Amino acid sequence: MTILEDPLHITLSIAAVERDTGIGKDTLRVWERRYGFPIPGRDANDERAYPIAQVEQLRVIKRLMDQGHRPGRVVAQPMDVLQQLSRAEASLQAGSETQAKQEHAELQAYLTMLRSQDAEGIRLALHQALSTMGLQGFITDVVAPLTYLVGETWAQGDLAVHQEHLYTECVSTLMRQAIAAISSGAQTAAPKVLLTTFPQEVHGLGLLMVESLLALQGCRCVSLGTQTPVRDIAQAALAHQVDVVALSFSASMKPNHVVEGLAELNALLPNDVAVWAGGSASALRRRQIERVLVLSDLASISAAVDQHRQTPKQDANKAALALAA
Amino acid sequence: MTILEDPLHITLSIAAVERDTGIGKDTLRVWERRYGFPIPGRDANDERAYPIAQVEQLRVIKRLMDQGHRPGRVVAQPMDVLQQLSRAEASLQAGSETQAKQEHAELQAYLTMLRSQDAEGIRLALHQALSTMGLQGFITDVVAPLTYLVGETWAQGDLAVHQEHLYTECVSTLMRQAIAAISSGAQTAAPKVLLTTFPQEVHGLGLLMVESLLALQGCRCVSLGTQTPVRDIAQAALAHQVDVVALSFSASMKPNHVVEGLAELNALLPNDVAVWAGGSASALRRRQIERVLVLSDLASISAAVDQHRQTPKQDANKAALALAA
DNA sequence: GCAAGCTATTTGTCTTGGACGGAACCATTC
DNA sequence: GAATGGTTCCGTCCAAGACAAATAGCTTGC
Repeated sequence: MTILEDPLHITLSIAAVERDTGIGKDTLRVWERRYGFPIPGRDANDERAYPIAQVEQLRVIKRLMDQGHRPGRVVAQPMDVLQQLSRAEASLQAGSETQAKQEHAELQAYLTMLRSQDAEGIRLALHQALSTMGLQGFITDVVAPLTYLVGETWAQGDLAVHQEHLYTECVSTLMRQAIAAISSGAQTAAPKVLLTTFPQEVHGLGLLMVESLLALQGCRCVSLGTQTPVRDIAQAALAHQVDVVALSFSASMKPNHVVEGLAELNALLPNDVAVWAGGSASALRRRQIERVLVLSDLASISAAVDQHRQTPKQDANKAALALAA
Repeated sequence: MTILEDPLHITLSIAAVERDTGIGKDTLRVWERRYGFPIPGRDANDERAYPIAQVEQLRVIKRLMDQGHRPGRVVAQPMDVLQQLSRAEASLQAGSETQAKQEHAELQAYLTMLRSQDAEGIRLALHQALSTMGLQGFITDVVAPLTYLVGETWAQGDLAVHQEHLYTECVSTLMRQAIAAISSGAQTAAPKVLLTTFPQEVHGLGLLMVESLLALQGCRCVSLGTQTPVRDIAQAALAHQVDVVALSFSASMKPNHVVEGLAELNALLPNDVAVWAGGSASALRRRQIERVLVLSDLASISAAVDQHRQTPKQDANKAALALAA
């Protein structure tokens, strides 16, 4: 419906597929060898030429893997099985939320506007929601679940990439304005926090949500935006003399990158700087990482701030362990 | 000075070097084979382990290549020669600007604040400049030259990555606020413009500058943020029924990607949608690309809008050719 | 002197096939 | 149910070669 009908003969090079799916060239070749999918055609130079359909399927596979499925179980599956799995995953998620029904209607209104490219309508509706609920409620009850829903809908092919980008842009703008409006209320007792993401992480909405909530708590926030090299995060933490480094990880982050990066950060930071990590990346929920305090949801941010307010300069690792319990 | 003293024994894997320098794994291996640099050590698994010093040197090399130097001439050069080339390039650029001296003092003040992590100072100074000069002058006389200067300074190692990120964040926030403040003054005669960048382009400041100036001209702007796949740019242009697609390209874009992407866009867009491309990417200055109007500087934006205002719906390619002359 | 065309070189990216470390899974035992 | 150990799985790295596209440099013609 919203997706343009591409001529079927259009194909993508292996580099283009890596760019569009996030699956590395090496991995694509080894999947072909091991699982028999994808099997691209060859162009005049005998180089792999992936049909659009296979790329779409790879997107679905990537999404399922981000949700925890293993390659051997999904890569070789035909499209209909994948869609079935995808739907099962979605309903599982929706069912676990108690007030799903009520949220559903409200959030679907935004989705409808997104589908009809009604940028002004979205901005207006979001602005009204922000004014009515206040920033805190707006973040936890609208932005967070809506962002999840948008991602889910996109993954099922019911939302185009450009519609998702439009959503991101609108919400970002709104949150930035809200943050700017409250930045003056910093309290000296609250920790000074450095916010950023790892280089592989492109999604910035999570970071803005965290920054909003921290600013509301009276924290002094310094945001470096997304994609800061780990060594520079450590450097910045020292230069700005922050108490906390807060990092955001989306589900698309490879567990490998998360763990390695946090370990490197741990080695570079002095002991009295805390590290807070949040987001839907699966790696965060595996096992405790040294010194890192995992914020499992947005609500736990205020708890972390309170804890830090009471015992400001204690050993970061002990604090993380204490709060994790 | 600002750069931490890393222990010399720390090394990076080939994947880490690709992430930090933007140079592909294949390219790194082939440079080693052809030019004898970099020559990493090997770890316990006989895999390449790059010392920090070589990675720094690769950063300098990358920057020189973005400025037009060829690999064969710079990759094998020792560090001092590279620095000499880098300085030559910088002075050449500064010398070509007539009012360099005067700007220099003003802009250096910002750099000084950046170097001392004075985020509040930067925000305040930028805000004052914006209030004093108005948005138009602020963009053309402060943001644009300062962004260039920051990039240049970073390339010479006199500014850390995190300081550059901080600059980007501050300026972005300010420009977004300014844009939000004027977004209501849209005129129906002015074109509706879709703004975004190609997937390989991560720098968003240029896009915000263009959006600011277009909004000032009364254009209705729809921004998708950075990194939109080409197919989705075309889809969005149709869905939003825009008159113009405006794209921003930084110097780090590979000419290859620019030309191929624009060609694909040309094939997907109907004839009455114009494409405007701006930024410091070298590919834009090579030769005329079909249908694409190259905006060589920020000043030419108003000319393009005026021209479009007068003859709204003519064939985009003819318009581009007419204005290029 | 300058433009245009041609050849030679340069350079990034793709190819194949193999190897291996570490993570995840599964079955067994306590 | 929790801890242990073995086995499978899977992403990434390696080597060396090939080639097309882009660029440089030379030659020719005006």
